[in-house]
Amino acid sequence: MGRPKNFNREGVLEKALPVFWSRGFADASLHELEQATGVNKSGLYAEFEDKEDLFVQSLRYYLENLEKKGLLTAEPLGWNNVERFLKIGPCNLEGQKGCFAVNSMREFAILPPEAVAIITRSRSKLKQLLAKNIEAERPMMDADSLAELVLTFFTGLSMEHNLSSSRSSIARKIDDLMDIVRTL
Amino acid sequence: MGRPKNFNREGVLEKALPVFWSRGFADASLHELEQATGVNKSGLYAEFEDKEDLFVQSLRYYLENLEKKGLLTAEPLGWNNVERFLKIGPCNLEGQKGCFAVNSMREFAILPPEAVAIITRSRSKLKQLLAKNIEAERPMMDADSLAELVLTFFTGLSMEHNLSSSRSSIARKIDDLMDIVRTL
DNA sequence: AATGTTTTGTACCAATCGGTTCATTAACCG
DNA sequence: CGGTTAATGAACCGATTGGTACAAAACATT
Repeated sequence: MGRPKNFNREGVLEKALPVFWSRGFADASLHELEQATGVNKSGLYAEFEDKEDLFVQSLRYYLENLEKKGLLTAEPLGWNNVERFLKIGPCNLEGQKGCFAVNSMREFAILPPEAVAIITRSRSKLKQLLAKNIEAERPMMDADSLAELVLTFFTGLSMEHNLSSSRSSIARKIDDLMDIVRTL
Repeated sequence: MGRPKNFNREGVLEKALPVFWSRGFADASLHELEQATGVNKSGLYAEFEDKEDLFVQSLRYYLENLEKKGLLTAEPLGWNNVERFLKIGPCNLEGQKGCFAVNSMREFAILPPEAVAIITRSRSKLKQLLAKNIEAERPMMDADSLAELVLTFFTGLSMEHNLSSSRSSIARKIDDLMDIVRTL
């Protein structure tokens, strides 16, 4: 059988993710990734093709875990889901700031094409989920258009997590937005 | 007197900016900057302290040129200024996408502190300008809160310029937003 | 315990990173 | 034209980059 490895794929992704999250793809060095995961290059390159692959898998892991939370699929659909999504969406893991996928949009020029595709697809699905929740509230305004506005707001909110604004001011801002959209 | 140099500071910044803009700070190499500016390392390091300095000066140059446009200071103050700001703010130079300052927020962890300070200050001023324009329209809602919402929306909008969404859909989204805020 | 298998750690690789040094070249002034 | 001054290009620097090769070490099986 041979020697058993003392790490599992998911554990590596869980520890590699924060590195990519906070440093980005270009500035996350193999050295950092070794330290964070506790697996050295030999192990990493045995498990993953290269740095790009590790990044893509980390991204997958991130989005899957986010989906599992079901922030936008809980019944009953409606504004409450949207509000919860805005509030706990952009900071769901171990003190990381913002949204990993949104952060990565900055690096599209140098990201593996697969990563770009994953993020694009994820945003598209997100928009649909938002639209369904909004639709359920039967607003005056077109649900799809409103969903796009909310997604853009979410994107901005995620970016602003990168600067040291207080958590309370962010919460207040979300409340302000929700007050508005509930009337539309 | 000696030999005159065949480049001027502003010309360098103008050509270095797109490199930092599209590649970010970490992934913009000295080699790229040499090629783009037409000035080699000798010249660059004679004019600027280091890469960080060149980045900071490029950022300054960017924000100054943006201010010169006076998107939010044109009289009369009001929603029209806000709308113009959203529409032509995030794509003001040579086919670049999004907003350079917003893009850079992703890299705060590795940016020179001065760059962080500049961007933070710029956003603060932007918020004030937005608030003044909103105040002029005497909305029902608190102008400062509304200004924050618009700034967040602008941030998200700038990020979304990085993905290949059609310009018309962005314009439509801005129209939708303006329709809403004008009623508040 | 011997064997076979697999995972480790280490050394190594070329390429590139930001940055410096210095000799060469070009322009101006007298 | 000659001398001074300053800008240029190229060679060079150590450190780090992502990535590979390989021998040593640790386990499971017989």
